[in-house]
Amino acid sequence: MDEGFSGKRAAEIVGITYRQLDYWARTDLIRPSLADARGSGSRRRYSYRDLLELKVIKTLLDAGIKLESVRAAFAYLRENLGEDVASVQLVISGGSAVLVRDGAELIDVVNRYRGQGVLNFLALDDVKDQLDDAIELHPAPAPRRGPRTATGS
Amino acid sequence: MDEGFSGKRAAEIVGITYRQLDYWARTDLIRPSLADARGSGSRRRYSYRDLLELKVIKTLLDAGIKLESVRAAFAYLRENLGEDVASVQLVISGGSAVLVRDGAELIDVVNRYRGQGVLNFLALDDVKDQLDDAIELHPAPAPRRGPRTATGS
DNA sequence: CGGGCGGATCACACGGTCGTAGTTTCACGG
DNA sequence: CCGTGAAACTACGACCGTGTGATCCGCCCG
Repeated sequence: MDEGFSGKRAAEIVGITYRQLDYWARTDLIRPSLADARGSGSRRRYSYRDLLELKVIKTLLDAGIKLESVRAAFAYLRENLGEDVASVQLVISGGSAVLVRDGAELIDVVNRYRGQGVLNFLALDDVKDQLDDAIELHPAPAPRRGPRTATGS
Repeated sequence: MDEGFSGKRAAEIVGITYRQLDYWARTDLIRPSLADARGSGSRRRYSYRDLLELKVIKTLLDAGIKLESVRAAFAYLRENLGEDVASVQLVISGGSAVLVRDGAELIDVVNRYRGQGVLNFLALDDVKDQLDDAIELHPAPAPRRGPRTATGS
């Protein structure tokens, strides 16, 4: 069953610590959608989509956004984000979020939000690209048997 | 000497707690430029410009940006920010920051930063306006004079 | 010169992160 | 079908940053 990604691998791919992944799962920020933990020894299974969200979260965190804020944005986002993700830009303002498609729309949003405080801007398709690269880079665990899985380097 | 603003008043005007202001001063995020504390009993004196920075910080905080990040951005900004402030947008990316003047420039920045992560936008002139309003709203302490403080109840 | 404003200090809370040791389960080989 | 070992989830404690409240203390101003 190598559907999806193990917790460990997920963490490696998106570049966070395992403890972080664990904490986020426990505190309900994001839990593995293929298989959640049900006690010690069980295995979490993250979907590709999960990884994408994880990577977005990590990116927001790296940008200095508080986890608390990320939670709020995602709560909102989960209801409004379709499958598109590509060529879309995420704009977060405080606890809410919007998706924007092109520059004109961006300017529009910026102007509409005048005086509302800070806008956070993130290009989701870039995140996707980076995630794909990272997946490539982190080999699936070799089946514990085969003499030479012959992945030819 | 009612040059500038006392710590208490500064806090009230920008809408933070006095303890926060104190904490920020002691941890070197921002200290009063007119008169710093030099031991118990002394008085801090904040300039208008200080208030502006305080307000920007508060706005960033409200937007869910980590104080740590704010520290980094300000360290950078202090060297690069002239007196302008009006009709300028502050753009923060991770630890560094840029100032942008119009929509076209904004789009430019957005494109240049593709793949660099998250951008945070803040319209500084709005902050200034809000600060000015707030100052208006918070009267200078009445010279403690007349027998009738008589502000009724 | 005396009272009060406000800075100093200390203890504590809370969220997020991390390390380590413990425990459970899964998958494989026999 | 069972034993076994590694994978990986869990528990627990520690630490750091960011405050907060209480209380002490000293300077300044009227």
